[in-house]
Amino acid sequence: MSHRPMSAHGSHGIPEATVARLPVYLRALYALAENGTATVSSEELAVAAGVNSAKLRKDLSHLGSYGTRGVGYDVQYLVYQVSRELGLTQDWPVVIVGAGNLGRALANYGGFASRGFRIAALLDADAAQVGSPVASLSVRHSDEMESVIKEHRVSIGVIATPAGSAQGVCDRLVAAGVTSILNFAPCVLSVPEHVDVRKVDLSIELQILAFHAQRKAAMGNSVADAQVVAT
Amino acid sequence: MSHRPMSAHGSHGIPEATVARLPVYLRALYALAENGTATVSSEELAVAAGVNSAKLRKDLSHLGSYGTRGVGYDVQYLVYQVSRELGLTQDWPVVIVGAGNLGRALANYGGFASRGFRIAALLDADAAQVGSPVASLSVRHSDEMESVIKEHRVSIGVIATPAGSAQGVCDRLVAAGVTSILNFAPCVLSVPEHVDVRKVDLSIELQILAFHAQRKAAMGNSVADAQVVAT
DNA sequence: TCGGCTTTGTGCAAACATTCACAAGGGCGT
DNA sequence: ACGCCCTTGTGAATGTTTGCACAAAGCCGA
Repeated sequence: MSHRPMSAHGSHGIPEATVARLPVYLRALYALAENGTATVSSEELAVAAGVNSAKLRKDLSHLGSYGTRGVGYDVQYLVYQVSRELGLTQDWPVVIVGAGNLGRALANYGGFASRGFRIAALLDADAAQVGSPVASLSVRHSDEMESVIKEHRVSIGVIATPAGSAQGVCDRLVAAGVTSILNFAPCVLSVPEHVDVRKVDLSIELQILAFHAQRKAAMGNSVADAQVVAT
Repeated sequence: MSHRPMSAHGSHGIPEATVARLPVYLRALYALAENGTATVSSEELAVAAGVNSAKLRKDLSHLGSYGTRGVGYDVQYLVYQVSRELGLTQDWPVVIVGAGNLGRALANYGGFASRGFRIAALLDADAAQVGSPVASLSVRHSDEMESVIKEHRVSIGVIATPAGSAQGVCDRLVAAGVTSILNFAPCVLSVPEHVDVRKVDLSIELQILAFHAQRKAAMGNSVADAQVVAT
């Protein structure tokens, strides 16, 4: 979301669009691996990941030449290569700020801890929430943010607070050393140059769907004029 | 996510990238309106929305010429125009399937109902969940999916189930007439041509952040070798 | 009424992304 | 050892998105 200059200079420099798809491939690969599949072609993997096979091959080619012509890709090996590229071979401690419905849902989300991410703490500013158990941890007070971040060397923060508190929380996270932020609060965060922010916004997704739904409805009406408007 | 041919054919056909930003502009506009601001320049609005001002102007120009040169945009008027374009002047009933942590968090999310979206029902396959109160409604059994969708003319469905059940739920939603789906389950859904799917995936977002975090860490080490590693 | 100030709307070029189509290359059966 | 078949990796063509830079246009004060 916040862009470093990037450019495709020789060795490194994987396109952003590719990076965004690697986790999808990784998930499909895990499913294949559990399935016992040893080898997969770009076509099969592409179908599993819901993309075009040429795109998949080009994406993977950015990581190196890990396929075998006439055969396909070794599932295990590719899992390792993609994981490594994404930085998932190391452990990433994460703090979640905000223990409301969303924060709790996130803490309980299994796929979270499963691959490289570990919740260092679930924080909330509300003293009434502090101590209440969520998943295998208990909510701690926001005052401990700085010490938790320092102690666990946390570099990723998740903001699940109301929009009003988000910028304040963000500033404290950044000041304490966090350089990557996942923001669930419905607002724009302003951060220094070196900090990455990604935003997840339910309401925006719904509005995009509404746009397309409206267009579909409009087409239906002008062509057939029925159903949607009818009583 | 699932693409209709699109293309920029004359009259209609707003670029997908633009559609994805309109909700962001809309939010910024609401904030300005509550603030009492009557008029806003592209530069100010761009800052509030976190984008480049030329991009914002081009985006808005797709809706029509609603600005006044030398002055800017009338906030109220622009709110209306953007809302209309997004289809938010009408009411969109939504069903949420899955009353786990995430489904409940979604049902409780205020910004949900606030702008045009209304939760027609919160469904769960687990009989033990049925009847438990969430927000201002109570959980109903998945068996009622078809009847709820028909009765309320629901065209948008939200899937907040485990990955294993998602495709099945999706198929039932589509069969019952839903044509837009927001999928929180970590899996790829396959749907007929005419159905739109958008995916929100926490784990993928974290993995993308990890990729950038790793790159930053690698650069820091090779250039200055300090701080991040230091005690 | 006129000229200057400000801000929109947009032509254009560069950057980025997707897709096609095929040559290069590896395995396998004979 | 050879040749066939299959699939990768990638050049080139196409489509989309971004951002600059500026002409067109409305407002205001003199």
